[in-house]
Amino acid sequence: MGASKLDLHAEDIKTMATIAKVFAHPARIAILQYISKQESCICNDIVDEIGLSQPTISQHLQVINKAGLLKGNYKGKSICYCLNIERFQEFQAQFNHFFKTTAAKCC
Amino acid sequence: MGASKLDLHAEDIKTMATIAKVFAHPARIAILQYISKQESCICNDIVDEIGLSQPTISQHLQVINKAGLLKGNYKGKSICYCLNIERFQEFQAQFNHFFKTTAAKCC
DNA sequence: TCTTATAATCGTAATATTGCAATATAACAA
DNA sequence: TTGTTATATTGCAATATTACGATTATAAGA
Repeated sequence: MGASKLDLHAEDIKTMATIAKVFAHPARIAILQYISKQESCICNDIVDEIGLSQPTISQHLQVINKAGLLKGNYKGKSICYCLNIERFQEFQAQFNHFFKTTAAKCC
Repeated sequence: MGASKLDLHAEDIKTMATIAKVFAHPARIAILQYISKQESCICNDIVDEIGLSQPTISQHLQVINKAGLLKGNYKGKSICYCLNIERFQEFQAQFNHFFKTTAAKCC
C-alpha cells in the first residue's frame, strides 16, 4: 500500500511524525538553513545554492510552507522568504517534549 | 524520479535528514514510546498495541534498529527490545544543534 | 502595454515507502 | 524429534515522494 493507517495513532503521535517529515529530506534542511542565514533570500538564490531545479525547490518550499515555517514578502521582483521563528521554536519544543518523555526504562 | 541527489548536500545535512526520517512515521513514534515505557516488550505486544500486522511492525523495528536506536536480548522465546538511550540522546543533541544554529535573521 | 525576471503549477517518470499474506527461521517445551 | 510460539524475511501491490521539463501566473520596470 504505502498509505499509513493514521487513524490508528493518537493525535500527538501523528503531529510528531508530520513535523519530522518536514526535516526528513536534505534539501529541506539545506533550504531552512540557507533561509535562516540570509538577509534576503529569493527562490532563485536557493536554486543556485542547493543545486536542484527551480520547480523542485518550489515544491520543497511548499512543504516547508504548509508546515507553517515560512513567511514571505515580495521585495522588488522576487520573494523574500523568511523563517517563521515562532513556529520553528514550537517544533523544537515538540521535539524536546518527545525526547524528554520517551525515556529508557526497559532492560 | 524520487531519488534524492544526496551528493549535493553536506554530510551533516544528510545526517539530520536521515535521523528525522526515523521519526517521520506515526507507527515508529508509537513503537519508540511503547518500548520506552515497558519493562519487557516483545514484538507481539507491540503488534497488539499499535494495530499493524506483525511483518509491518517488524519492518518498522528494522528501520529503528538500523538507526542504532535499539538494543535487543532474547528472553525465553521472545525478544526484549530496549531503547538505546545513548543513541537516542545523541539524536536529541543533533536536533537541538540544528534548531539552535538555524536562527532567524531574515526579514 | 510590453517585456523581462521570478516563482508557481502541471504533467509525467523514477524511486521509495508502507502494508500484509505467505513463508522461513529460531527458541523453547514436551 | 515434534509441536508451539515468536520474530524475521520474502514477494508483491498500493500509495507517496522526489525530480524536472514545459507551461503558466505574477510582479516590476521600460
